[in-house]
Amino acid sequence: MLYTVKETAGLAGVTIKTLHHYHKLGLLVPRETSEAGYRLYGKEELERLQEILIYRELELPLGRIKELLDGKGDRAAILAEQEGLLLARQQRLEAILSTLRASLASVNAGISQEPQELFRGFATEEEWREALREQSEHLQEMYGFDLLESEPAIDVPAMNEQAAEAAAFLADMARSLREGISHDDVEVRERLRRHLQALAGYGQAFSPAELAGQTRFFLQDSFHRQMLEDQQTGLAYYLAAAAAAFAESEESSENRD
Amino acid sequence: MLYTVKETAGLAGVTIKTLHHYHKLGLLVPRETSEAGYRLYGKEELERLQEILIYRELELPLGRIKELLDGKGDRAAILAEQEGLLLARQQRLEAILSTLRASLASVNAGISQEPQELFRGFATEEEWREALREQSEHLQEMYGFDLLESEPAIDVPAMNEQAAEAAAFLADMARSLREGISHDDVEVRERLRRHLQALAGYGQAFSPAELAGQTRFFLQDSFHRQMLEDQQTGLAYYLAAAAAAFAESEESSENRD
DNA sequence: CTAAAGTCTCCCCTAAGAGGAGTGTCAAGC
DNA sequence: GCTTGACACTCCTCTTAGGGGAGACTTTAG
Repeated sequence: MLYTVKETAGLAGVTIKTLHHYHKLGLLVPRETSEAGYRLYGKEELERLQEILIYRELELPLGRIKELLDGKGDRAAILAEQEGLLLARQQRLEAILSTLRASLASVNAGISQEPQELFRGFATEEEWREALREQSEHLQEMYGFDLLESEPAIDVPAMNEQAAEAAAFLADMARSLREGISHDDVEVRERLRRHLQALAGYGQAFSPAELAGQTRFFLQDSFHRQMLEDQQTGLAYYLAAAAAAFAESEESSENRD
Repeated sequence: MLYTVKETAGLAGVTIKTLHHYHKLGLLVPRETSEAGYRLYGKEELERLQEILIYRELELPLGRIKELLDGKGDRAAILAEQEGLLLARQQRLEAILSTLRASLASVNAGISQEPQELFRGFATEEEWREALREQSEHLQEMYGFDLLESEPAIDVPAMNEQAAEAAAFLADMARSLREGISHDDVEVRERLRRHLQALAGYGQAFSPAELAGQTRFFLQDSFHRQMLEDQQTGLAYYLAAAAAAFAESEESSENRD
């Protein structure tokens, strides 16, 4: 029993183009060619195609798959190499996602990505909802926390106020830095405390340690570091140092309790 | 102060080809062109290039980056979309890595990937070491466990014996299945227990529950399922059911202690 | 016998550049 | 003024794994 390209493609769940391609590469050669030039595949070719698809799932290049199936090349070595490659990609992906999450979170917090126009806010609930929608989905997926559910009606003035608070906080910190106030000065600490209280007032309760973690991330992440540094040179580093000092002082005072 | 392509590329850490490419796309247009047709970039272009690179880090397509920088398109929406895309990729990657790891582990356990020639073993220590090297690195990275350190000299006959035991185990299970012996038959349980004891004898101590987890993975993973099914239709399912029953019986007997 | 469906080969297209050929330009040293 | 080496330009092809379509031919159903 021989199969035409359409039948073969249908059985394996690939397109006819794919069969043409594999033929050209020598990866899957038809058992027979009719006198009209039609490709005809047999049972062995179908099985080989299945094997090809398994390795393709592993994102192995077709050339490596050919090596494997033709017995040239050490299977374990090729698979291990592929694992290393994918692991590297995974780590890179994780880093990118961290950046994206923080980026979205800062959009949410109203920290403008455009230092020129610090923050304008949104005019309508729809604009806010759209800005929050995907982040909300992410939060739900990652932490089971539904942003939009807990906040069914978006209070546009309140959201704009929250964003304005974040902008004001950053402006204050930038001013402290310019004025030479030390990162562990009590004034700076009080400003951080007020920011946290403001966030808590908006329903976003963070611990000082969590704030420190966020600022540390900003430092290490070029995207956010540049955003902060665009607003005021050194702000990212100052912010991180200030938040770390604040967290440490809170921790030790907690221990004294 | 204007910069040539070489200077611009050097400052930004990209190639001249990239600058050509971005020019052609209209993503980064030189401030000026000399009468000889040389591209000359100014400070603003350098800054725009930095922004481009930041977004490129996020693996945003150049077209979307252009939209963003030209103010067409909602930044939050684009970033959120990108996050969803990358999240999906991450999940897919994780699944692929699971398959790869199990595949490497089964190579290590001597389960042949080629059902035709069940297992041949390796002739030299070098062959074994090469087969184990990358997996060892992976184990160390993931679990801090050094396979090669704990086994500094590879005992080739012993490794081949271990692999032969795995092959024999699978052959026995396939026979049980063909002979209609129930997956929770005491004979099957005893065979599983012997396999675990053999593994423990080779220094690979698994609990019945761990074995059940492995077989469950084989079931859900098309690569391994096919490998087992090639040896004997239904073997993957039988193995999973048998291991699950074994683990459950061991657990309940443990509770009776 | 005709029409529809199937198949063939050939060519161009994708994203983000890399590599190279052939040609032109710039600054320095003679 | 001339040469030389570094630098720049445009244009072409190549990479992955196929997708899309044109134009020609074959097979199948009615």
